[in-house]
Amino acid sequence: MNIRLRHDTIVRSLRRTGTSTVDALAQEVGASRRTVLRDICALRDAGFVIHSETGPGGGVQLDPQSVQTTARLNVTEVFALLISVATMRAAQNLPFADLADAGLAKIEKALPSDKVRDLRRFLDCLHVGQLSPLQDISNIGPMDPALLPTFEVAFLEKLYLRFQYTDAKGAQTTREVEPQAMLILPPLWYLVAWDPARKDFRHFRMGRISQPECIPGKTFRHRHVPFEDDVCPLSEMNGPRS
Amino acid sequence: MNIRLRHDTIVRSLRRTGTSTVDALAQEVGASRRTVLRDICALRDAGFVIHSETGPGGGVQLDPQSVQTTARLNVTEVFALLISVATMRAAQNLPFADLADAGLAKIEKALPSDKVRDLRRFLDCLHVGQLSPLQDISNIGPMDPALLPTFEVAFLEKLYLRFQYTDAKGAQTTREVEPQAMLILPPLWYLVAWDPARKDFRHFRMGRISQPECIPGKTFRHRHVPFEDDVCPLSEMNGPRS
DNA sequence: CATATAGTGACAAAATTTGGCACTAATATG
DNA sequence: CATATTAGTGCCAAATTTTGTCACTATATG
Repeated sequence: MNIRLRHDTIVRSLRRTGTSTVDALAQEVGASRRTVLRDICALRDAGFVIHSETGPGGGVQLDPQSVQTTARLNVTEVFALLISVATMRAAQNLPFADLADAGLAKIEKALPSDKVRDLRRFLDCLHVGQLSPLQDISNIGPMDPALLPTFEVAFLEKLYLRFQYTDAKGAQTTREVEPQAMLILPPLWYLVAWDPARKDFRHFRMGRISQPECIPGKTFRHRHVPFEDDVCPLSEMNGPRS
Repeated sequence: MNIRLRHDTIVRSLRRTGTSTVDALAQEVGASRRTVLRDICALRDAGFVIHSETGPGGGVQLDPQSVQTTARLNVTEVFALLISVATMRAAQNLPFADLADAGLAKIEKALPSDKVRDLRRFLDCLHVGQLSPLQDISNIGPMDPALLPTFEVAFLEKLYLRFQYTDAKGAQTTREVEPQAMLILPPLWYLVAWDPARKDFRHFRMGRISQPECIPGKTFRHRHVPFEDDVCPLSEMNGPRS
């Protein structure tokens, strides 16, 4: 059963009053005692911790820390949160990384089940290299956030990605690739993708990608990306080679 | 109406097929055409963008970017995400701060309505000072994340907070205060609170707080915290004074 | 023991959702 | 233009789910 409006009212009332009897709750909510008991049951099933005590002076009590909230996020927003937290975690600069992780795990759980594995793998593939001091990251110019949704759809839906790429020599080509990972080596971002035309993994510098678009209907199966020297030495990634 | 299991099936099917007719969807989902149309209506109401075209070769098509996911987060997790993003935003080190903000705005919207204002105000009060390079933040030792849930409940529920405080001279006192804000001046964290016993705002260094606990039932009304010199000059915050 | 409280099971009443049907509107095709 | 195909709407009865009522058990307090 879903958590509905009345459940929310019950939770709010319990948060306010601390302890309350079921009868009082029923009266406040405008439902029967039986229904409130059923709702409490549903809330417990949903993970809310509700203590209860029988006898005079007893009642039900909500553990405030167990209160959950439902948020409706679109994939882009989930993605942004993921990147925020992943970057933070990689940089190990907050003691809250674990907590944030727990929150993200729940977001993942709420995603269509067949997407979770991909998302998790994507996160695993989101390598954050040695961070420069924050000041350097702030002018991250080369990565245009407006392009993000396209990449994100491609990753989550496993769709081929087509884009214009200008290589280090200025030559422009059209690519159709299987996006595999994003590599963040601040302040530069890279797309790691399998290029079927060249039968090889390639690293594309984000700032050199333009007009990215998903190819509708053309999906691929994820591969594991080996970050090994024979693909492209990471040490060269910040250099002129892309 | 809530987004239920069947809606999810429809969304997944649409994401996979790209375009589909209502009849095909109905067959796949195992419901009548009428019901599927009703579901599509509900999804649109919920913000999903579903294009449709009449006539032969027509059908319905889901805009993948509009796909939303419901996440159930407890307050601690929301809090952790908030802090992550707030810190990131303050440091302006990611181009995604706005996106993440949008996601958090939705999370806030899903919170019990009477808590949103407080939460927003809390975020406003979450001052992040001049950030040191990340390396310095990583040894943030003085702030014990295990204490976070207590603070967070106190903030969200507007409960008095009782704790042991060891001041700079080593003297230990028990405090009962109204938590007003958290101030982050990496690598140090401060609790800004109104101390009714002293009728004044005080700044408590997080690392000097021990055994914090909410005082159940004892709530306060939020005040605006003036970060002005007459309370405690920010310039002195990193010094011995607390 | 009497009272107050949480919690359960069963069943009918009430409310909501679903399916079927007839219909309109739009668009492509011959 | 006629026809077929598709989205979408309004209505109503059938199907399903939720709710309320009642009788009940269990536990704690005085």
